[in-house]
This record gives sequence, structure tokens and C-alpha cells, in this order.
Amino acid sequence: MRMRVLEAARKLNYQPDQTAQRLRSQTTSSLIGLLISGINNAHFHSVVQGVSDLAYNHQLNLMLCNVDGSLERERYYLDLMQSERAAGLIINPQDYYTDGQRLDELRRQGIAVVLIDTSVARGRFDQVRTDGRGGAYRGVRHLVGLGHQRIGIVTGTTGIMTATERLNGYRDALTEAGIPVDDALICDGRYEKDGAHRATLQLLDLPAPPTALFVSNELMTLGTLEALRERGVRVPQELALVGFDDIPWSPYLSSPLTTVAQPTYAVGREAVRLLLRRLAEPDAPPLDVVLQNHLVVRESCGAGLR
Amino acid sequence: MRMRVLEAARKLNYQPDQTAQRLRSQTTSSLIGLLISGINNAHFHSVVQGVSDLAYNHQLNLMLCNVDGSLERERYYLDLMQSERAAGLIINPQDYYTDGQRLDELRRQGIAVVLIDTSVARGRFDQVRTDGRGGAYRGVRHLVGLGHQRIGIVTGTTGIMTATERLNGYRDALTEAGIPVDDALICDGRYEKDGAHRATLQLLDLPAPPTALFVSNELMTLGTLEALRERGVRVPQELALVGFDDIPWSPYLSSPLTTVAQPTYAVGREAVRLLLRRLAEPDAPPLDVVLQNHLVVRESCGAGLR
DNA sequence: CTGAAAGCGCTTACAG
DNA sequence: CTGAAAGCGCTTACAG
Repeated sequence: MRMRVLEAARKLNYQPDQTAQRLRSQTTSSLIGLLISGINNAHFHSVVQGVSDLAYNHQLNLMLCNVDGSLERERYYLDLMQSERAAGLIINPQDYYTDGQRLDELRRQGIAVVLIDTSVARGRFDQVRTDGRGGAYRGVRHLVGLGHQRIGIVTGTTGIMTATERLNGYRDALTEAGIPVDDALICDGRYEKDGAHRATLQLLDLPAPPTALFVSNELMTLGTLEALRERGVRVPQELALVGFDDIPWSPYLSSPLTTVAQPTYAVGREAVRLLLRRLAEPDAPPLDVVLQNHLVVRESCGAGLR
Repeated sequence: MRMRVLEAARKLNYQPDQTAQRLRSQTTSSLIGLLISGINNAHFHSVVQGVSDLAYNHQLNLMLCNVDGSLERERYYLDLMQSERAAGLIINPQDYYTDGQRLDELRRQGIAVVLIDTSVARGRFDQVRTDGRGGAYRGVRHLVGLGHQRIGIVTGTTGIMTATERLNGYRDALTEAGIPVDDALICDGRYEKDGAHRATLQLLDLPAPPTALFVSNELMTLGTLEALRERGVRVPQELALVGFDDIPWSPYLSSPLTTVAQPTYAVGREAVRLLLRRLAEPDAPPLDVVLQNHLVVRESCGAGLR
């Protein structure tokens, strides 16, 4: 009899109703949310892949929430996680714009929260991030080692943790080398292509323009390249360039990009791992996982020139 | 009284339970699934963005399913859509591997189905695709116009519709120009980076290697560039190159890429639009939306050389 | 160990 | 128009 029921279920392609499961059960939910600040940012493509792969392995289903830099949209998706009775969520918050209290509320409702690359609610939640200061430090130190004294930086949005960290790495590398930090060489590109385009032009127009440039993320590197092309500035002959974030195309650029590579896929996997641990042990102390970045030296920094 | 209840709901941050809503209601579900064959393929990044933006505007929530080329994983996610009581799903199927009957079953359960770039179940469902034949035709015709007689092609997986269409465009352009189609110049790169790497080496090793190359997608172009670099083949001086799919980095490659640009963001938006229409009119005849591709001429084709 | 009952939070159809 | 009741498909606690 049991056999015949199971056989019939198979035949009719019976699928247990997950909405009913989640509604009834307090504990079992196989839904997790992934809130990323913008899918147009190549940085997240590989993060999403890491999350998606490990989630699939653990039968967790993924709701992708493309926050797209909008606080309103972030709020909407946080509400959604609640009303969908998600088991947990992985979020790269809109940093200082984000209300940490809302995350607390969600946790009180039994939703596991894992943070990616943020200073929001730091220490109160599990989180994974990469060592932005160290990465930027190594990138800029490399430029210093090549003899550059006037090194500019196109930074990310002022006040956002990753931007601050990378800026600190830049400062530390200069200070260590005894090079004074010149505020005129620090330009905010707002983590956007257009912002970096403007910032780069501004740096080039300085009375004493930089001989080298550090750009704090991938999207901005695109804007910088555009500005350099418009002005006919050759890389690395006239300007040495180091970026942040590596993508598959980096080696094939007109000047193959020297850049600080983040372990993005690992960030995604680690976030899911933290989530799984939190689901298993809801009361464990929050974990802070820091992954290392490494410098990939190609040609845009001018390393091969001397 | 009514006011006071609403006030309390706001205060407690009440969110209607969507699992209960979907469970109870036969019609109202705001969940849609997006099954893409691989998030590592840059082609889909902008498709996902188009879907995500329009879905958000219409209060549809997105479950991202990264099928990753695995039929097993595709089945898993189709089952999931059923058990989540999704309103609909947008799928780029694993083409001839996919079981069209499963899609029929899901439709019978009241799930709206929209296809992207496939020949599976063609004509029986709403679908959106781009004119791959026309795109490849224009790309190859451009190479012919520049004087090339031996033009190779790194094709996508044999049997998959998009690959076949693009190959047909290649054939048509040659035939039109009175150039015989030489099967030795047609190499299957399986829509993968490594496959394209192999295919490109094979073409270069031909007794009479091609003077120009057409590559049928973005991922494969990466493999081709790698192979060309290994062999020290200069683009466009020694080999003219035309790709398929445009990405933000294309202009900044060592030889800025001439490529067939697909309206990927529009594909995503159009898919959601079809889904919305289907939800509103379940019995309307299936729509087949074909979007045009256009050739972006940069330098890798050698257009500026003569 | 097995089986019937209660109930998760909604929507919908129906009685007043 | 308003309000109470039934029920979506499960899980869980409890009686037999």
C-alpha cells in the first residue's frame, strides 16, 4: 500500500508544498535571501555564484534581491524576507544608510542574518569581508616601489566602510614610505563609473597631476579608463594604474590590469557557511571572517617598464 | 478603531505572510522564478538586471535559479517553482536536453512560462529571443567587406538553437559573397572558455589558417583571446576578430572588440512584460518576440587598418 | 508505533 | 456592507 502511494506520487510528480511547510513549521525553511547592492557591479557576479553553488548543495533556495543602491528597495526586500518566512538572509547593506535595528528585528523573528563587507551592526552579526586596507596597501606600496611619489586615488563613496578601509591602506602605504598624503590627490568616485570618470579628469587637471593612480573598485576602473582614453593618456607610460577587483577580462585590456584581486567566490561560499552554522546554532557568538586579498601584477602599473 | 489597528500594525512592522497568501489564494502569487543556464556567463548579467528591475516595479519577487548547465539542477528548480506556487517563471532552458513536457505540466498547474533564446517547446509558449542569424550575418559580412576570404568560426554547442542560428548567419554571409563554406573552418567551442581555447588553436594549426575569426559568444571570446596571446597572434594585424555580445570592457581591450551587441537588458524586461501579459490573459495565444542585434565596429576587425 | 486532530495566517464564499 | 466560518497543505503534539 505504502509502495502504491509513493508510486502514484512519483507518477503525478508530486512536490511537497513549500509555502505550507514554511507556514506550518517554525523551524524548517529552505529559503534564503541574498541582498546585493547592485547586480551591475561585476564584483558581485562571482559572490552570487559562490552563494548559489553552496546553497544548492545544501538544498537552500535563493531569492535574489537586487537592491540597486536604493534604500527604499533594501527596505522592501527586508520586509519580503520577513513575509516569506526566510530561514536567513545574506546582505551587503547600503552601509550607513541602513537601519541596523531592522536587522535586529528580523533576527528576533528567527531569521539568520549574515553581513557582507559592511560596518553596519558590526560585531552583532556573523559577517564576512575581505581585508580592504591590506589590499589597497599592497597595491599602493607596489606603486611606491616602482618609484612613484605622486600617487592619486579614486576612492569609493565617502563614509562607506570598504571605501574608508581602502583609503586607509593607501594612506598607510604612503606614510610608511615617508610620502606626505596630499588631499588634492584623493578624489571621490562614489563607486560609480561616471563618478570615477569625473574624479579622474579632476586629478589629471591638477597643476601637478599624479604619475600613478589607484582606483578602488572595478566599476570605477571602467570610468577611469574612459577618462584616460579621452585625454589620450597612455598607461603605463604616462600614468601607472592599479585597480581593485579582478575580472576575467583584465589580462586582455590594452594595458593588462594590475589589480587587487578579492576572493569573491569564496566570500559567497563563506557567507552561506556562516548562515548554515547560525541555523544549526542560533545562539553561538557572532563570527567575523576576514579573507585576504592579493595583488595581481600585470602591466598597467608599469612593472615591466624598468 | 480601524485607525488604531492600522497604527498598531505599522508600529509592529506587520508584514502580511506571503506563504499563507500563496497557500490560500489560487490566483495571487507575487513570486517568479528566473532560471538561467549560468551566472558565470556575462551575457546574463544584464538580462538578470532587466528582469529584476521590471519585476521590482510590478511587485514581483524574484527567485534566481542558477542552473549552471546542469539538467539535474534545472529539474530541481522547476520542481521548486511548483512547490513554491510561483506565479510564473522565465527560463533559458538547457535546450535539447530539456523536457518540454515538464514545462507543459507546470503551465497546467497555472504557472506562466516564458522562454528565452531556445528552440524547446517553440511556439507553444511566450518567448523572447534575439536575431542570432542576422547578428552573425552582419558580423561576418563586415569581415567579408574588409576583404577576408578565409573566415573561421568558433561556434557554440552543436544542436543548441542560438549556436545553430549564428552558424547559419555565418554560412549565409559567406554564401552571399560567393565564398564556399569550408567545414575545416568551423570549430565547436561548446560555449565555454576552454572549448573556445581549444577550437582556436585547432583553427590556427590548419594548413591554411583563417585570416579572420568570428566567435559566437562572450565567454568563448575570452578563450580565443587566451589562445591568440599564447601563440603571439596580433589582432587585427595578423587575425581579424569579431565577437558576439558586448560588455562594458570591450572598448578597452588591447584590440577594442568589434562585436555583435545583443539588447540583453531589453531581453530581460521583455520577458517580464510577456509574463505579466500572460498572467493577465492566461488564454491569449503565445507571443514570439524577436529583438534585433547590431554590430558595434571597433578595431579588432581591422576596420581602421585599410 | 500509528492515526486523527489542531492550527500556521491568510483568502474567499457565504450568511446575516 | 460586515463578520464569522471554512479551508489551502502541510507539521506537530497528542491520544490510542
